[in-house]
Parts: sequence; structure tokens; C-alpha cells
Amino acid sequence: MRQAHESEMAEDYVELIAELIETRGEARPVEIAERLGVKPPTVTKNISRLKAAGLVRREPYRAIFLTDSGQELAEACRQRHRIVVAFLCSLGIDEETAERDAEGIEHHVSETTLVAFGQALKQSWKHE
Amino acid sequence: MRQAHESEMAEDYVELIAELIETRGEARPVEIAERLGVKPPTVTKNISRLKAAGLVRREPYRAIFLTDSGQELAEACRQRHRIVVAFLCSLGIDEETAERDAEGIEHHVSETTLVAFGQALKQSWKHE
DNA sequence: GACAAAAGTTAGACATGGCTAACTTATCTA
DNA sequence: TAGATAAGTTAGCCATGTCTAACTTTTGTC
Ligand SMILES: [Mn+2]
Ligand SMILES: [Mn+2]
Ligand SMILES: [Mn+2]
Ligand SMILES: [Mn+2]
Repeated sequence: MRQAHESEMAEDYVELIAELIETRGEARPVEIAERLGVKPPTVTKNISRLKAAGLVRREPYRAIFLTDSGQELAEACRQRHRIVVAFLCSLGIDEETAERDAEGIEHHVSETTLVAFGQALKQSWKHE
Repeated sequence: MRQAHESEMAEDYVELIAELIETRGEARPVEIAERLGVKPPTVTKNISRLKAAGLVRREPYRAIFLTDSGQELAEACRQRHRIVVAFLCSLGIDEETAERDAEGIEHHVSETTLVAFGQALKQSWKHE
């Protein structure tokens, strides 16, 4: 059975928020807008949607935090993102292209496929 | 530079239309609706968009045809679809999952990545 | 501490891609 | 060939995700 999963928007946002908190100390709308290539009002609206979905906690004009469920989703997304990128790179694809393609592909990779990517990745290590 | 590409909707539609014409002799809205899991009015609306985009030719209540440019896009999409599916299968992923994941992944695979998939596929043949 | 600049929000518009209900056209069948 | 059924369309609604313009709040600087 297919469990209802978050939108690509939600996945990209929580992933990025987790990353910003880790590397910058906090997640701010300006940064998010720049990184995702959208305008600030778009970020405001989407963050409020994430809040409604229980993925994010925050009050107006302050930094953005992840709820436990947001954390969980973010970790899963980051893990998946890393695997997809590493897998593409293991095929000889340049980092830049791998990153760009992974940003879309990651949202369509089932658990089965993710595991297969992981396996193939392990194989590619042996052969080096 | 990134060339403006058709929407995923457009790609899925022309791909399916080409397939239906090949296997059924003609492409009809009911079939398209069933195959894509949407309702007939959605198909009507989207077909008219494809027509506006110059990918499709047709008059009301009649079957749907591809323009030359629609044909071209359809062929590219079908080719890409086949490669992605074959590649996933070559990783040991079951056909069903491969098909489902490919339906989304195909729209995010750059030319570079597609070529890499093709290469890896050739390799996997040698090792059998 | 005042005020300028930066960051963030609100309001309102738009495109895309879904849907249902109601209608029209085409096709089948007795 | 009439009437029933199937197929297709239209109208109007909704959710998502984007934008610009204008406003508010926060931050930094003198
Ligand atoms: Mn992504
Ligand atoms: Mn990602
Ligand atoms: Mn597809
Ligand atoms: Mn496809």
C-alpha cells in the first residue's frame, strides 16, 4: 500500500532547513529563497503550509525550526539525496549534473530502488 | 544553458498517445484517462493545451494525432523511458517497481545521465 | 537613540492540473 | 431508424506553487 507522502516542495524545504541549521546555525527565509531560486513571499507562504502540516515550528519574523516529524522527514530526505547523488557519481556522471538530476530524481525513488542504488554503490567500491 | 522543455504532463501525454496509436490504431480520451488515472474532462483540457503547444492535431470528438513536433518529442520520451526502465531492471529491481519509478524519474534525467545509464546497461550485458 | 537598509509579510494576481455536474455528440443495438 | 448507451465537452470550482507591489518589522550604523 502506498502511504501518502509529502509533496516535493515539503521535502525540498525541510531538507534545506535542516542543512541550513547545521551549517549556518539557523534557517532564514532569505537563504531559502536564494537556494531554491524563488522569491521571499513564496517562501513565507510555503513555510506556513509546512507549519500547517506540522513539519515546522516558528513565529513571524523569526528563524525557522523543524518539529520532530520535520526532523525525521529531513533526515530521510537528506539520506536519500546523498545516496542518489553518490550513485549517479559512481556511474561517472560529473558532480554538478549529478546534483541537478538528483534534485528531481530523489522524489521518485521508491524504497526498493533506493536499496538497489545502495547495493550498486557498495559494488562500485569493491571494484576500486 | 537550459533549454525550455515541455512539462511532465506534455511528455506523458505524447508518449502515451504514440503508444496508443501504435498498439490500438488510434488515441482516444477514454483510454488516456484510464491509463493516466485522471478523469475525461482533465484529458480534454490537457489535450487542448497540447494542441496550443503545437504537439497535437485534432478536432472535437475525434481521435487524437501527433504533429511532427509531437512525434519527435514522443519518440525521445519513449526512448528515454525504455532506457530508464531497462537500467533500473539491470540493477535487479522488479519490473513493476522499475516502471513506476521510471514514470517519474524519466522527467529528471539529463542527457548526460541518460548516456551514463546506457553505458552501464551495456556493461551489464557483458557480465551475463 | 534615530534612521536607513535588510528581511519578512500581506494582498492579490496568475498558470497548471486536478475535479464534479450537466450538457452534447457519436455509436450501438433492437 | 429510434432510443439507449458511451464518449467527449463545457462550465465552474479547487489546491498548489509561483510572482509583484506595497507594507511592516528587525537589524545595523552613526
Ligand atoms: Mn529535490
Ligand atoms: Mn534534495
Ligand atoms: Mn512519466
Ligand atoms: Mn514514461
